[in-house]
Amino acid sequence: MKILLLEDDTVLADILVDFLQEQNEVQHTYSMKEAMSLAENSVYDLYIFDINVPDGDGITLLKALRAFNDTTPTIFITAFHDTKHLKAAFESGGNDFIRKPFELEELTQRIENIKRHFGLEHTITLTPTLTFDPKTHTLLLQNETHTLAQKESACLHYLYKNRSRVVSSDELLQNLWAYDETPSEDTIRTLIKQLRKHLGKEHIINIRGEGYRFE
Amino acid sequence: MKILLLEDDTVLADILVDFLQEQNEVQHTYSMKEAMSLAENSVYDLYIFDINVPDGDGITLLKALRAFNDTTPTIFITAFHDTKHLKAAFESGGNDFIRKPFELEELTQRIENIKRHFGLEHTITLTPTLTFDPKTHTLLLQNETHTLAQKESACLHYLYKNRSRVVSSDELLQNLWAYDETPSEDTIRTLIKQLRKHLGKEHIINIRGEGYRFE
DNA sequence: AACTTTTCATGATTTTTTCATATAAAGCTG
DNA sequence: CAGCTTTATATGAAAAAATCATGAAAAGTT
Repeated sequence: MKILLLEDDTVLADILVDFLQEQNEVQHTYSMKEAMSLAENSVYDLYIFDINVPDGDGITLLKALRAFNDTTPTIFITAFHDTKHLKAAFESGGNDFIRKPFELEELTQRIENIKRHFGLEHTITLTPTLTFDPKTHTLLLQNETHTLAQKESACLHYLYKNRSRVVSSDELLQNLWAYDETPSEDTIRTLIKQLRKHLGKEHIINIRGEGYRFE
Repeated sequence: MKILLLEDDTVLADILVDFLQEQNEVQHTYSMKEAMSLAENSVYDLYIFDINVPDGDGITLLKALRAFNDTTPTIFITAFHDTKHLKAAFESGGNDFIRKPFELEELTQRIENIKRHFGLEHTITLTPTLTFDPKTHTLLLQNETHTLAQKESACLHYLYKNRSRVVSSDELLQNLWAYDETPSEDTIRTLIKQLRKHLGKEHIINIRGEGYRFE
């Protein structure tokens, strides 16, 4: 995972970088402005923002990024113990909130939780008996293994990541294909059909006139 | 929102029930076994489980529920301050974790966060036993779910948003259809008929000569 | 050649609309 | 106020339209 860390406390920052680097690629900065330009010029899997930094605060930063449709999952860490900052942090688009001091294990668990939620794991547990590896396009169902085609895998992954809502055929076309390569809606139907053949019908439900939802 | 609360500390339980009841329908129990049967016999939007209760623990409970493909979002609250329980809670399928003592505002914010993540922010509580999700066209009535057609859903949503007044058939035609696509008033009558079939007759009342009102 | 992706034709299903008829409410009249 | 008329609403059935599922075949890739 590629992580952008904004933290001005040098002691904590060193600890966090060391710790996170074991499993991830970490980019660290002390300044909000630099964090902004880093986020604009590169894609990250996770942001970890301190709220209070010398040249601004993580909340303002995230608001700006979210305004540009950046949906990267974000964890705030802060020394503030009031609920005002908690509220502001969530309302700016934050996905979790940790107060200092915290144990590294707590950060680990909350990162894992975010990964599960945003479909960033190596092997995604779709149901207790069904796992999916988006890297290798592999579905593990009981003891049988299905290898999905590229589009099938991409579609399943997209539906899973957006499982909290209904995804329209148009949205799938826009996100799974390049600009001028988008095929007709018929393709989506066959894609869904193929996926259901692998997964079982019950997992991809259609909301007539709206689209599909993973469940 | 329909919430199932498992909490054996009577003082805290009373506070939580009072607080949550302002905005939600809350079912409260002291025992894991009862929570299990409640969860099996009814559909909830959110679980709030204490980890340590007399006849078991919330983590075991959630594991059991998740094994049955119950994906209801879950917040754990606990007096334990170690990370072992934190880890176990997330790994059992929990979605957030709050340590006691906590401010009610923190719970509120974390519930709101969960609602955003699970696409529950727009679910409407029509009556204590009736919730409606306009995004998925879903009606949750006790433990049965009805999926509404597009027009049915749009009509119910419009009537609900204007529940303080009477809405005429003309107004519905103007607002639920495009310019040149407006059908006859007969359509409104059948639409209302279908809706009442889902909701029960008592919720959409007719004021002769004026129109319809949701209540 | 094998597999994946896309299109197309067809059939099934659901939704939307119309229509005929039944029921109910309000007004009118003697 | 009983009986009649008028008008609005409710209901069931059926036609029309829209949407989706599916199998097969064509086109494209590796």
